[in-house]
Amino acid sequence: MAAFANRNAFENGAEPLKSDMTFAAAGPAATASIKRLKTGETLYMEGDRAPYCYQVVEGVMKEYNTLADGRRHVADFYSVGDLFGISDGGEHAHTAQAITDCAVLRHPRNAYLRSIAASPELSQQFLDILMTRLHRARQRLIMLGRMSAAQRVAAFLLRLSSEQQKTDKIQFVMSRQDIADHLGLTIETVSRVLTTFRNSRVIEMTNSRCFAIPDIDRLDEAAHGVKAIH
Amino acid sequence: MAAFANRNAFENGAEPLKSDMTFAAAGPAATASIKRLKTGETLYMEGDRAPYCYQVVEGVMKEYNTLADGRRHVADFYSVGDLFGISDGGEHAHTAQAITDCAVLRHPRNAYLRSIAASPELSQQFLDILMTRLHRARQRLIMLGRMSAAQRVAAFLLRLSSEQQKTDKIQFVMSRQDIADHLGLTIETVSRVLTTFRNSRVIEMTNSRCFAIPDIDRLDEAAHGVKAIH
DNA sequence: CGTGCAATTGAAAGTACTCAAGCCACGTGG
DNA sequence: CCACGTGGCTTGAGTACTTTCAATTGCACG
Repeated sequence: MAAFANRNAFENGAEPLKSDMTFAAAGPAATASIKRLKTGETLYMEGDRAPYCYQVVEGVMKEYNTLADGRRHVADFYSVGDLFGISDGGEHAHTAQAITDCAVLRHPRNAYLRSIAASPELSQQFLDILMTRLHRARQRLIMLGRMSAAQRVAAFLLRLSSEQQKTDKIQFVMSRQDIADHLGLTIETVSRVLTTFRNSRVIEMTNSRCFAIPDIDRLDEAAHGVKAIH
Repeated sequence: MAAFANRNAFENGAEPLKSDMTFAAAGPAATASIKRLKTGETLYMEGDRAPYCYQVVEGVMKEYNTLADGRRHVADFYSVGDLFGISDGGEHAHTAQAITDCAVLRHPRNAYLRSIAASPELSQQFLDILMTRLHRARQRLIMLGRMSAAQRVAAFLLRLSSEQQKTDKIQFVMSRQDIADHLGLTIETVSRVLTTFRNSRVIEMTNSRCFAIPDIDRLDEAAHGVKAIH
């Protein structure tokens, strides 16, 4: 989540996220172990007992839910430094899967939380992370509840852009299906919006997994709904 | 939030919420003061400095955002025992308004958070509250991203039912506009769905602010998308 | 140079929205 | 006591946007 924080696509858009990385350094790493995952590999499933929580060291992870009718909802993407699996109580609320080859730090859950609670400073940092994440979830509620397909995709492109801290040669690390499931859309709609953006030169695409933003302000406007793109 | 917790409209639906009330008793109440609000009165506005955080003692509050185009998004409703305004950093992320006549406990923010951080036990409880709230926000993301209008309204009715812990004579404390803005719909759509439910006897309505659930399982099915209501 | 998966495109259908009118309860004032 | 106005809710008709279903294209890999 850290890397997605620099630019915010909402007018309510708030402070830049503090990278969870900071927390990593301060956190109790002694009891943690490294686990490596291949692309597509599942770390845990929704409903699994949750003895550990995790932190991305390398690669990109996603957390998702599978609905009764088989559709999926991608709760979030996590890149280097981000904590995940923390807000789950006794069992995991999502399924976690590697989008790329990954390495994750595995913290024994109870010991980890206890050691955080024991230190006022760590507690404060951890609270900040949770509050920020709650804030971000609520931003996303506005997005899913009120924004058009074009606005959602535009906001997502901006997030990717800030994640990779550039406006050219930005990679889609995740599939169209992942994007659609994250934005509450279908792959077809995502594809059509991207085509529209491409035709109106709001973005340039070298291939289906790589794009550039020639004029970030126009994309910003598209995300904010200031001006629709045709 | 406490009172909404008994029944969960999602299959991912997780554990019942612990009432924030528990926390109230344990919390540092010495420095807190009571503030009373009339129906419709605003406690604070989005962007205001946030020197306090609050807890509902009486009545129902709502928090909402106003979007650039004037539409609103109701982040959540809070009833007796619920904490709110906590996840905001230096300034409030939402506007808080009284839906009914209210009384709220006002905690000086920094002192409050410090005293929480100082006690491992309080820290743990506070973390639980935040995690639960994050979890709920993510449930709502699924709702807004993937559920139909009928499913959203059904889930909301179930929430009201569990809040008031009964299936007959349940009150809508909030307006249709508030409901619509909470569910990412329009008042017309909310109204139409209620009419459909009424016609198919999934609910009974004595007047526009009062309803009953004769068969809660049918409403459950409607919320889960097992069977559509016509 | 096929094979297979991912992404794109097209056409048709459906759902929720917009705009507009009507209804109803309630409070005010003649 | 009743006419009137107001605000909240409901209903209707038409529209716009997204989805669904069905091909088709593009690209990586054997």
